[in-house]
Amino acid sequence: MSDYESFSDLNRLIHEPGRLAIVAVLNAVDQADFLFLLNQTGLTRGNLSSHTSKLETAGYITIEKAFVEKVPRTVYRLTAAGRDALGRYRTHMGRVLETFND
Amino acid sequence: MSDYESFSDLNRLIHEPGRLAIVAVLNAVDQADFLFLLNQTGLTRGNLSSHTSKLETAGYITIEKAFVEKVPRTVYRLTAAGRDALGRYRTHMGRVLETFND
DNA sequence: ATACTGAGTTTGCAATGCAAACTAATCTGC
DNA sequence: GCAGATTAGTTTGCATTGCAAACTCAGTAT
Repeated sequence: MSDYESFSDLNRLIHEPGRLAIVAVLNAVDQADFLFLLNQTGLTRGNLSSHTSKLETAGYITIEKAFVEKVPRTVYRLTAAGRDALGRYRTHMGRVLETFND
Repeated sequence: MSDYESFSDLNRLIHEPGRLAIVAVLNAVDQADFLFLLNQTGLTRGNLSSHTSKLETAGYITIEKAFVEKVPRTVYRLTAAGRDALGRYRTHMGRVLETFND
């Protein structure tokens, strides 16, 4: 017997597919610029921008704006809190999926 | 290398935690009434009602209103399409989680 | 000067989830 | 028989969200 009530406790900030893709990429590479995230996630620029700023507000990623040779280059990185939240989400969602195994 | 773009194709109708809980319960018991779903999912009556009607519109569940001894009893059941969609969601989400494995 | 591109951000809108208010039918005490 | 409570859901109102299109601003090319 599974605890279906716990489904509602899934971290919605991470649960959203667009943001899940972002943190997944950052989890894999540990650092990425805007264009790279754009290509990997397939999001539009607008959505990528608003999702990343939401993740930053939550403290899950850092957004570092730097100018390299006068060309702006923004670097995104997963924070410890973000990696942690992703880990918890993963185990939580893993348990959810297991309830379908029989 | 994972295909992060596919994250966005997750079936949002099922992805929503409240509805995921509903279809998970129905997948397990194959038939349930309103009160049972209410207890299992921990949703409020209002949310349960609107989520189930959204799932019905999508053809994922059937809602059968019957009166048993003059007491209304609504029976919810997963359709073949619903079971199918849940299966696909499960493998899709399973692949997503696997991308975090390294 | 003007146009163009690149890198993001802001805005406007439509859809969504949530909870509170509402409805309709039955049951209970008086 | 009817006033109030209970059960079983539905509808409504609102605040949030995700999305795409429009905008901004700096640098480059013509």
